[in-house]
Amino acid sequence: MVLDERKYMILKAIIDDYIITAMPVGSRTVSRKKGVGFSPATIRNEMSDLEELGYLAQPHTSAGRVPSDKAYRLYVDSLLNSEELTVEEKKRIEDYIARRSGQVEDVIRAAADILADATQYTSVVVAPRIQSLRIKRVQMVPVDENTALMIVVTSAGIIKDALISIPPDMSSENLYSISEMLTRELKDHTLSEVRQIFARVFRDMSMNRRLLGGVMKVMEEKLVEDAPEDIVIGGTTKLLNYPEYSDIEKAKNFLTLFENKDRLAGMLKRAGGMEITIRIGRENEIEALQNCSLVTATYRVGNNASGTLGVIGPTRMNYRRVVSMMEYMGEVISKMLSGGNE
Amino acid sequence: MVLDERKYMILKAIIDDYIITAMPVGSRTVSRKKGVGFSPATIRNEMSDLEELGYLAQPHTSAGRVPSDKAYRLYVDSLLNSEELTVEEKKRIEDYIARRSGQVEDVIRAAADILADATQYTSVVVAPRIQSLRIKRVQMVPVDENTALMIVVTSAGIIKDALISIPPDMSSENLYSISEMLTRELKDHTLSEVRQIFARVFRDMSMNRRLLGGVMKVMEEKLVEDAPEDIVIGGTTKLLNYPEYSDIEKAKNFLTLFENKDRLAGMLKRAGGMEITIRIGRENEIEALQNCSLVTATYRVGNNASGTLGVIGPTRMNYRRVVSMMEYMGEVISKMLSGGNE
DNA sequence: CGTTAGCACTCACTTAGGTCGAGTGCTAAT
DNA sequence: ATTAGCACTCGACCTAAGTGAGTGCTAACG
Repeated sequence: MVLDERKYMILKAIIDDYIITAMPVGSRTVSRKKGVGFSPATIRNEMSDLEELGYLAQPHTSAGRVPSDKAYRLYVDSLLNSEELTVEEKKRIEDYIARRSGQVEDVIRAAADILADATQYTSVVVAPRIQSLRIKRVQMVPVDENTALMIVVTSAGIIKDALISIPPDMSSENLYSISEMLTRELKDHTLSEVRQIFARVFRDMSMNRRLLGGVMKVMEEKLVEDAPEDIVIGGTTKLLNYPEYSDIEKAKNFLTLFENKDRLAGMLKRAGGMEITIRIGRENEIEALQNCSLVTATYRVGNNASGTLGVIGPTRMNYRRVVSMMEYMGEVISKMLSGGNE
Repeated sequence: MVLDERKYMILKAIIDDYIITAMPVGSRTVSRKKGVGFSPATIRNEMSDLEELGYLAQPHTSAGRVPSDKAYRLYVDSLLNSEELTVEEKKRIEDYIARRSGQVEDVIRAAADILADATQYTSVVVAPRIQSLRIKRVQMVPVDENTALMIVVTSAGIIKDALISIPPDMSSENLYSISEMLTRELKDHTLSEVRQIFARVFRDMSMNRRLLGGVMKVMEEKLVEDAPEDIVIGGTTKLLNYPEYSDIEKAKNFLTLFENKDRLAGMLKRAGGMEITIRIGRENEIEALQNCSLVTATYRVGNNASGTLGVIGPTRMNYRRVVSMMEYMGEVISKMLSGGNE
């Protein structure tokens, strides 16, 4: 069923109002809005229809109406000719992110902070999945007699380093030359190809079998398999400022969500792929988010890898602003992380 | 004024009860406790005295009494013949921490988690101050044409790495030999001595002036000066489970505290030095903590560096348990971080 | 004289009833 | 089709009364 012009306008007016006030909207309020030339009574009739259609709900009989998830969905699907950001805002974003050295972690962190700050909602940023990044260099640095630090450099910058144990008689020079060899072999391959390459190379290399075995194990565990997702959260407490979270129980539920990053990551990943995704209220699978909306965007690193940006806010969030924000952030981050060294 | 035996016993009984229930304690409740052979009336008289002395307070006339900060202070100062942990608990702590590779960051993180989990309060762990650690090795690894990753290894393990820019014509071998040179020069010196050493070495090394200048700058900025403290928080939302935080405003204040890690770090640092410190209620400088207690402990890394553990809970926290917990944790972490490679 | 029983008193908390007002749905007039 | 009018609903807010845990004081007791 398609809404006629007037119903649509009224619905929009209600949503717009509710987004700001978080209070049920009554017919009088709507009729007073400029551009609406009808009396409260007429509005009431329409509102009644809209309620029947599932776009509005009444918290109780004699209260105004509140938009339903379905209403937001409609709103979002249609009204989103995303509002442009002002030049100042764009500049601010770029500056803030560009100040980072370009190391993945830093950029991610900065992105989360600025997203939370600019939207006043909670933000989540997932680091790019690294399996499909191309290796540029492998280097092991001795730390003490039994341990070395292994660093893998990819096209997107440094991948989180890992400690591995080395045979006690291994010299620093030896380690260096093995690193060189590894770099030679693995260069330009993706991390997910490491296993096959090792299988091939291993045959010729019986001498350093133990060390190389260790290297591969670490790469597999830490880098290839779905390791604990690298995920950063900004503005955790931002949502506490909104009246829908004045209930301590809800707040607790919400905050606890962030202590289990894996679940969060899973959720975001499922949303991934699309350029922009919006999950409104019940559309979220995680219970604690069912009175929130989640907006996600994907950014790319090079040609293969990608990560996810997310903003979590009340269902009555300012979708326009958030979406345009995310679109722009996605661009900037992609440029930042792919740029220069591809 | 020293409390007589009986007053003391009654005060202790009240505190013990209040720690568990978080409700004002009445005379009847106290008199019913085993070991207390007096009628409510007698207790009342004593309680009245204790109130006059500043150890108890009444939320309102016809409520029971609540211990004051002063009472906790007395309690803490005297009753703390710290209760031993059970063998299982000790084992659990050790296991949990020992599973970590020994990299500082991991240990810190693990410590925060287990502290929060075991106490059910919020925990804070500050990484060891690194200025006074001795350098074991300096290594630069090329990342791309213009950038290298600099790694400084100290006696406590790896110190957070930093990106520095390098001249475009610098070869990988060249970088390696410079690293070797740096290691030679800086080995066994503390990070705070770097500046003088550089001043001395610089004269001889006009060729790589720019690179070395960069190295020193990074070391100074990131490693020596009071860089943004490396600090980790565990169980952020734990306190929300206690009734004293059922007020959303207080909760918000409290949680916001953790978004500014520098302030937290400052606070903890000020407490540092002592083996165990306890700040009760108003004794805390930060306003948001004035109805909390903060227990801190210091751990050592090698002979010079040290870091801080902290637990934040309601003033009615279980001091005994927390203190013994922290004492043991301090030991374990010190052993963990100093051990093996000193 | 320290201890205790007794009693009047206080005061937060709960419950019930009462008013207020924003908002509704329906009906009848325009 | 629109709107004015009106009875109705129901949460929010206020007040009053009742309840009970706890107190302080006083007088009696061993």
